[in-house]
Amino acid sequence: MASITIGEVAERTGLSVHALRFYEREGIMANPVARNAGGRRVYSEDDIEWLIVCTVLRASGMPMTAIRRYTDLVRHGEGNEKERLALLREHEQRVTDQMDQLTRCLDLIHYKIGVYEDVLGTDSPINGT
Amino acid sequence: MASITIGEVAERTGLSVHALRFYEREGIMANPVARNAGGRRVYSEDDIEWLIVCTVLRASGMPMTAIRRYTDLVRHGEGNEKERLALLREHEQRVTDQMDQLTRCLDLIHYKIGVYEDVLGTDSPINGT
DNA sequence: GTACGATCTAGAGCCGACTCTAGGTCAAGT
DNA sequence: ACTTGACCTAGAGTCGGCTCTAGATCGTAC
Repeated sequence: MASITIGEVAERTGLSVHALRFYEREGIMANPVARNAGGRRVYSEDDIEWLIVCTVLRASGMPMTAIRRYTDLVRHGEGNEKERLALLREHEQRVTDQMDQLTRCLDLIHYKIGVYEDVLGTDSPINGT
Repeated sequence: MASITIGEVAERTGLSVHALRFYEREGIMANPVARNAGGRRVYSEDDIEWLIVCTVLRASGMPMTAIRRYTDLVRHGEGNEKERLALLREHEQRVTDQMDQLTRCLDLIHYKIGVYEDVLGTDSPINGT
């Protein structure tokens, strides 16, 4: 199990080196990142897995503050499963709300695409919007 | 057709009065907003419809710059349908990409919710993450 | 005619989430 | 020994998208 550097983690997670240091400062690592003798970060596979979870949550619009609260709960250990569940359900709601909005937007786009395709196809422009 | 004030538009679109003035400054009104004798904005029903389209696009993550480009095309009149179509297709891609990510996130959330429900249901905590 | 709330403009401020800089230290190759 | 590049910390800067402020004007109700 070779020591994993921050650069490798950046490659594997798609996060920038800067973002990784930022995330650590912000307290969203479930376990403190180890250091080698020279003071450099040494990541574990678990750290990477956690970071991947975080990237999925972030990409779905979970705010840093919520991720930090969740991280705090995980770091604090067993016994707070109810709170974790509540945070997850809260985000589930955010995600489904977003999906609804995206669906509404896709409907609009498809409608408008249809209009423009007709216009272009028939060479008879009708509608200005 | 009573003159519609900015406050009424705010109520009807869900945008703030500040945001409405900001949008206008940023050039994302398809038609210039009219003014009354005292210099106050007078919106039309068309303006409101356009703003509603904009809110749908914004809510689905279309950047202001893209909305502005689209607005410019619409304002410029017929003959640029191909470009409008291209912008819409570009955003369609953004939207479907987002949906994929949201779906991935929902899978993760549902998995984790399942884990925590089991933990809480059986009173036998197993997994710390 | 006066009070008061809605509106006006121009411009500053804010927030989230990074991103970058400065000024160093560490480690691997030659 | 020296070069080079990845890494370190602390803190400043950036960007998008609003949001708020100041100071003035408008317009309706009394």
